[in-house]
Amino acid sequence: MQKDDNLVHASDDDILQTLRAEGKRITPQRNLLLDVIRHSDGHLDADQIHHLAQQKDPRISLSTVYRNLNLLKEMGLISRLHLDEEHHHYELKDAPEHYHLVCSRCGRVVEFDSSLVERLATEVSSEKGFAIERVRIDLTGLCHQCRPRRD
Amino acid sequence: MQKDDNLVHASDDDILQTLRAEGKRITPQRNLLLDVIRHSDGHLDADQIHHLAQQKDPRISLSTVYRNLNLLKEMGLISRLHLDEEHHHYELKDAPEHYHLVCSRCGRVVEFDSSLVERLATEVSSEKGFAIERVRIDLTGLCHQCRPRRD
DNA sequence: GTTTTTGCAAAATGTTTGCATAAAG
DNA sequence: CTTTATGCAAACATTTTGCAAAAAC
Repeated sequence: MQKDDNLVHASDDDILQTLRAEGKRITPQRNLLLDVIRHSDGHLDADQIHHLAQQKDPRISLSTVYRNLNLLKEMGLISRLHLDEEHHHYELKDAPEHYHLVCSRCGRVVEFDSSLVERLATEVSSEKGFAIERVRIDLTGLCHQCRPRRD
Repeated sequence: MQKDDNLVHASDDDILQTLRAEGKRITPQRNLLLDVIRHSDGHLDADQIHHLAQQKDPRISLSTVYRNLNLLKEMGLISRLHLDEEHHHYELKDAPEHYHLVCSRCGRVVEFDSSLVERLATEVSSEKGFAIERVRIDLTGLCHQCRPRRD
């Protein structure tokens, strides 16, 4: 029910605009990487992105992947996540506000949101005197299919 | 108002018990590391722990630090955190339920809790069919002192 | 043409491991 | 004595960087 097209991500065009505005160049590699990130289910790590990109351009290097992931992150267009593994995962930003629910058995990642989050941020903000900029919530548990069922 | 002694951490003795129970040995290095972790304000990374430990035992090695941090983590006595930096931070587990508020300017880490968290977990759990095991919440923002003040 | 970006190889981090020696039980 | 733990150095995994060549503008 929620297809890529419904998401409020910056469109590739928006992103290209932003790149241009900052004096950055539009290279085939950048286009390709944007394409890969956009058409993934999100939460890819650098190596996966590299592999997927290589299917279209076998010559693209891992450094180019990293450099561009960092660039996009600096520009605020993607975010870098730590989901309790050794490496990072990346996803397009400006997706609908959401947080992560990770299955500790199969690794499946589900996104969620709730109005309680905003209330929490407000509460903590006033209680601790912080001006909150970002909220990260990762819940870990067993998903429906991995839950032990008692027969 | 909240001193170390109030925290409901497993005591060092408890931990030593647990070690023994698993056939692990009580070495001076382990005692020292527990001491360092206990008397820190939490959230130390492996390198900081190593440095602090070296003040008492200059010969302790970084591998020993890592090996024991992993051991304590396996035994469920400490937890390993990613606070959006390249390395990990460690803290004693079974501390009062809490989450992290990190200042994006000075790096200060403040802990908080709120009843809203439990409500959130319950809500998401029933909505997505997950049996939630762990909740991680990291809020980032500007702390009181780093907030820009308009004069 | 000028400046940015790429690919490659090398370096830098953070963490883990093999092995001989030392220490715990 | 037997087994586990340590220190050291080497290996690993992930990410970053220097540099010359290639591509974007």
